[in-house]
Amino acid sequence: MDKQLATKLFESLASGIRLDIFRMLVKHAPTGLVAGEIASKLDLPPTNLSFHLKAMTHASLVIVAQEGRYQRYRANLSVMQSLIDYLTAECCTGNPELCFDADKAITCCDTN
Amino acid sequence: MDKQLATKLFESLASGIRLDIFRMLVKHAPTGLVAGEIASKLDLPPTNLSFHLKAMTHASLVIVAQEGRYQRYRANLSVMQSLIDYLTAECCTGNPELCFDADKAITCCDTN
DNA sequence: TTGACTATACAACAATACTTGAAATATAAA
DNA sequence: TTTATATTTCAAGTATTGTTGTATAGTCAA
Repeated sequence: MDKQLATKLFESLASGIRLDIFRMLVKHAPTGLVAGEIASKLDLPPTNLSFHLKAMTHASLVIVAQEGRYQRYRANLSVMQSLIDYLTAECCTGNPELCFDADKAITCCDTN
Repeated sequence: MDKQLATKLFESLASGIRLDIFRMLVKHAPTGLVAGEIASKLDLPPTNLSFHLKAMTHASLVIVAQEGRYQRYRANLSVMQSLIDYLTAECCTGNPELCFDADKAITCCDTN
């Protein structure tokens, strides 16, 4: 997880709509949902949904697969896990006692 | 941690500059840094830094305290911990097997 | 092949965020 | 009290992001 990817992921999560989309996809993991299902559940115009899904896909926050004429979207849980790890590492730098388990090995880099 | 706060925090982290500021403050926890130190370390015009610090403060990502004519900024590690918990809970919904292993080693960041 | 359906691409516009210099505020030092 | 320092506020402009309707490209079903 480098800074550039982290920034892109935070951008992806920094919108109420996109956060709703992601949470809905997590809730429906590992099946995912097709675009139309998301649009109707969130009551969004399809072009607007498509705009947000494109951004999320480009950030690798979600994964898309074609199914006939449908596009099925799934939450990318592993990249989310990496983001949590990144955030934990950042949060813990120099302050391990404030973070998760004290016995967890944390060896962080210098952040420049 | 409600959705609104989470969104605000993600917004705060969704900029290279603000992420740099936050990581620098984490690195200097619990002492923190005064605004001028941050500005010179990141080579930012003071007005621009002030803009970002204000946003981060408003999102409760950082905490500010006056010290004479200086403003000392500190990372709000507890809200960051709450955000990590929120993200973990969201990520894990229905998929606990994909999330934290108790004995997982944390692999740390690349610079940038 | 035709017609219906799903979703995206494009274009125009609206809204929001970012950057900067000048001015203001507040504290400290001389 | 006067001057210097630290930081923020304000105003203006630039840049980016978000929203919407229309048009387009695929896919399916008859």
